[in-house]
Amino acid sequence: MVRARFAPSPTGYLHIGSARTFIFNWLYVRKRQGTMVLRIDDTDVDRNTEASLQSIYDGLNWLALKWDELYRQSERLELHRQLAFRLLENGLAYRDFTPAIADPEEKAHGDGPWLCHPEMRALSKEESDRRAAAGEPFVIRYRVCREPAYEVNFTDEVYGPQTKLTADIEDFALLRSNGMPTYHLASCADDIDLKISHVIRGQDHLSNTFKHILIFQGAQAPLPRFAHLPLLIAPDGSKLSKRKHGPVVSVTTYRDYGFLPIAYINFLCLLGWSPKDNREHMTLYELMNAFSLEGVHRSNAVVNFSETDPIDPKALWLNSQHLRTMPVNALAPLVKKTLEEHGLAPYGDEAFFEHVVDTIRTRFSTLLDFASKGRAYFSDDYPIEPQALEKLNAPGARELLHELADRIASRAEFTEASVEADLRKLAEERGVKAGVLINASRAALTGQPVGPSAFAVFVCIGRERVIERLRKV
RNA sequence: GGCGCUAUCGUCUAACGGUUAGGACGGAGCCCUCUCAAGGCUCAAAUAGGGGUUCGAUUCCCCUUAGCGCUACCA
Repeated sequence: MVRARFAPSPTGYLHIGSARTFIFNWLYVRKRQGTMVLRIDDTDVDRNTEASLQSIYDGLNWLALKWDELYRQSERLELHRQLAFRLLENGLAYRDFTPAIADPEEKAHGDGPWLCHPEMRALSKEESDRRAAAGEPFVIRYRVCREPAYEVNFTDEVYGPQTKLTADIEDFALLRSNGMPTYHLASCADDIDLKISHVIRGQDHLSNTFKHILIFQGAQAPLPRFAHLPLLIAPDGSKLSKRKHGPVVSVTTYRDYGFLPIAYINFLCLLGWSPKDNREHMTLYELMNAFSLEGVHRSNAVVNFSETDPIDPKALWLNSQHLRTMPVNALAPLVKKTLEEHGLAPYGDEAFFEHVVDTIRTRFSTLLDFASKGRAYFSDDYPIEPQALEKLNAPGARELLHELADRIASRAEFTEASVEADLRKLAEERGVKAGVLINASRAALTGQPVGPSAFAVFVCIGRERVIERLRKV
């Protein structure tokens, strides 16, 4: 039974790299009919916020990929502490009474690797118990094996065989002096308790995995399979950060930009993974069937945004592909919602709305386009663009449009064919090129110089409004 | 500094020792056409550098370089 988890910490918005990790976990699990666990890793009480948690839910809900079980680490602290003290009892961990170093830089850039405080490691059980009983604050550290050539091994599903000497692993903290578990402890304790079978996460945890294996071993728990994912990075090669790169790192940005969830999922999947058969535009079902850890890359992938454009052009392209190929009845509700957010509403019934959406979607690339470029299809209040005005100002154009309105009004039939017949006949009678009248019609009906075939536009605008708009110019 | 990971067109990627190094986005051009898209076709564009191994290296090994990650009582 496959059980995978996505474990975000609520210290910010939902990062696009995190979203991709969630998606990969989800695809992996769903293909195998396994269980998707969402675990909120909120053991850092100082940095967690409810707003952040909410934005993570917002992002995940937008993607519309469901999880099966939900946990919050803050509700499972007893479990984490139990493991820490069990390791302490077993002698696999020890109390360290050394005060915390305030400045992390100091330790990181100190000379030589920091491994442990030998005095603390050597403290007798009695002495350790006595000082703890006396109320002296301590942190519990893992007692990493100091045998000369002892190594930890595992095979990563993506990166292959991994080895590290314990001599290069420091005595990392398990339990903080405030009684809260560290990430390593809480994560492993929960992975064990929740019977996680596959740990699929960012490559930034690849080297942490050695520590995690030590914890699993200390707890005498079976190891899950590990798979690490290459990171998503900025065009300059640096890691994506809110501070440096702004909104491009948050999934809600893409939602607000008018992306379809499936298109964005598709885009994210193509960063660091490939189906290896040249397919790019894929449905969720196709992604699910095609996804495998073997297809995951080992090198980081650049999200190709720029100062002037926050959107990767490929993401936009994929969105336009999905926009024009997905079933109209699946797209229509999303368009309707977008219209409502802009104070617009469809004319006519559902079938008519779907016809309009189907007609105009081929030249749109985001949902927002329906409310902007497509405004005239959903409102009588639309701007006339300068280039459209030029078409209307063509000699005799207005008079012809008025006359066309009369002819359309005088006959009951209103189809692309009937309108085309009326228009071409009128053009011929007046000795003007049909194209002039066609372009003027589009300009009058939509306020735009560009758009779908003009005759299709007539039908999409609707008979009454067509007559009204043609007479108004 | 220590340890680890990575390296194919601008970007995402394919090629599990033998290909004119393929596809996609983006760019340029052509076709189609009532406009604009879409679509079709064409072009430009890459194996980081140096050593090996091999009849033959994008592919395997080593070194260099570069980037990234970990090195916190953050996750």
